[in-house]
This record gives sequence, structure tokens and C-alpha cells, in this order.
Amino acid sequence: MDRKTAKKLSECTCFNLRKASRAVTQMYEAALEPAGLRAPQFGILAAVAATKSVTITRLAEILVMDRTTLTRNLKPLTSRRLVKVLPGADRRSKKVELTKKGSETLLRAVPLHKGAQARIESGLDGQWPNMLSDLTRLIRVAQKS
Amino acid sequence: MDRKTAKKLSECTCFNLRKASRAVTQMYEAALEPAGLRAPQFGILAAVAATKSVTITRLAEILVMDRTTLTRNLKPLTSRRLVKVLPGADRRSKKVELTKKGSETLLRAVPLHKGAQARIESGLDGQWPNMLSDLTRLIRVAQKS
DNA sequence: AACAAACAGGTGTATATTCACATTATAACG
DNA sequence: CGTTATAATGTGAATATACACCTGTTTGTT
Repeated sequence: MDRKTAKKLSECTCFNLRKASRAVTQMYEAALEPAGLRAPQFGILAAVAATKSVTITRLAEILVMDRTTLTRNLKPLTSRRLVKVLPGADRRSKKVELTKKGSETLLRAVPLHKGAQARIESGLDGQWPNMLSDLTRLIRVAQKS
Repeated sequence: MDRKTAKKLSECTCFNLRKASRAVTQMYEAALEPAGLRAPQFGILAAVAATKSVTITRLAEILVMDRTTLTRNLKPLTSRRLVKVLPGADRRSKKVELTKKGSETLLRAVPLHKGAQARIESGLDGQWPNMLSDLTRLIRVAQKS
């Protein structure tokens, strides 16, 4: 259990994806810092903005995120009054919407995000679209297994 | 801020990497479950096994993981007596080693991990080596930005 | 020897992630 | 109509992640 193990680890899909995820997240969060948003928070705000109003379960589907993860992730956003959670159509469901402050924050974050994305894409010399389709396929494979 | 926002999000490197990371992690953790290991735990055990004995800082470098993250991640492993943390060369440093139980656990986990990796690679029709080099490049780009 | 710089490590705080389980509300059905 | 299944959400517990900051140790310089 020596060099061989180390080599296997360095080729492990999970290990490498998590590593890349950490590195890229840190880079995006540094970029988004002036807007005071973490990476998942930006995603949530953007998704809510795109729908105007969604239930929690539907939003989790859109974000491909565990529903209970989303529930927790909404907490710091509601505390900071960036989103509001209102009673939904049912007495079961709720709907999530942006507040004015949330819209403003998102508006401030979008150029920062765009800048980070542009830096990544330029660093990859146009390979990102390819990588994206590969990643999409990888997700499909992982979810089927 | 409508369809356009949603589209941007669906092309965001960070968002997609995190999504893929979640999906693949779940798949690997389901595979490793009989050994009672989470994905990062497997990585730590494998890295420790490959070195016999390492300091915490060095191990964090190997894993490309924040040092303080590693410190926390070692906790459940030491609690379960899979690794032991001993005084190092200095009075500053410590060394991390596998216990007997840790070796046994890793030995049980390796075939499970290999199976998961094989399923992923077969699902990707040999594209994984390409994707790996792309991911490596992506990490380099993110860390330079 | 005295002091500053660099090194190894830990803690506080906050967010993110997920599973198992619990709760309440609606829908379906016999 | 009452019972059962399904849907929407929340909570407890555990791990993961990382930044800012703190402590003690060694090294290097004068």
C-alpha cells in the first residue's frame, strides 16, 4: 500500500472533483466577496431571481441540491433579508422570493461573477464548453450508478 | 434577470463543479458505506498509508486541502482509532499514522473504491483521462486567479 | 544572549452537506 | 366518509470547509 495507493488516489474521480471544487469555489468566493456572497448563496439568489417565486422543493430541483441542504442554506439568506419565505399555495408549501435588498445584492454580484467566469474561461482557452458537457455526462453517470 | 440569469448559472464553472462534486461524492460514499468511510476520509487514510508517517501540514499539502480543514477531518478518524496523531520531530510538529484498525479498514475499502472508480470510468467510455487533465488544468487556473 | 521572523499547529465562528426521522397537509380510494 | 398513501417541509446529528486569529517553537540575525 505505497506508491500504488498514492497513484490511485491521484486518479480518483471523486478526489479530483472535490479538489477542483474547493479550488474553484475559493476563487469565486474571493471574487464575490465585495458583494458579501458565498458561492452557493449566489447560485440560490440567481435561481430565485430567474423564477420570481418558487417552492423550496422546486428550487432544490433546479439547483440539483438536496432539499434539506437548501433549507439550511436559506437560513443565512433570510437572516440577512436577501430572500423572504412566504406561505405558498398549500398550507404545506412555501414560496421563496427575493427581497429588494436581495435583488440589489445580486445586481452587485453579477458583474463580479461574470468577471470570475471570464477569467476561468480565458484560462482554459475555450475548452470550458467541452468540459461542461463532460461534467454533465459525469453527473449522469454518477447518479445512475 | 430572467432566462438569461438562469442560463448563465447553468454554465457557471463553480456551480457545475460543485454539483458534480456532490453527485460523485454521493455515489462514492454509497460504495464505501460498507467500510464505514466518507469520501474525504478514504482520501486521508489512503494518503497516510502511502506515506507511512506525515506531519499535518505536509498531509494537507498532499491532499491539497486547507490545513485547518484537515485538522478537523482528522478528528472523527482519531475518535474511531483509524489514525493516531503522535508527537513529531519538533515540539511543534506532530506525525499522523494509520493504526492497525485503520489499515484494516482501508484494506476493506480499497476494493469498494476500485469498483466505484471502475463504474465511473466505464460510464465515461475512456474519457476520464482526458477529463482528469482538464480538471488539473482548471485547478491551476483557479489557483492562479 | 536578545529579539524578530518563520514555522507547526489549534480554535472560534460561520457556512455547506446529507441522512434518517418527524410533522403536517393534501390527495386517492374503497 | 374514513383510511391510507403521497407531498412539502423541518430537525437532529454528523461531517466538511475555510478564514481570521491565537499559541508555542525553532531559527536566524545582530
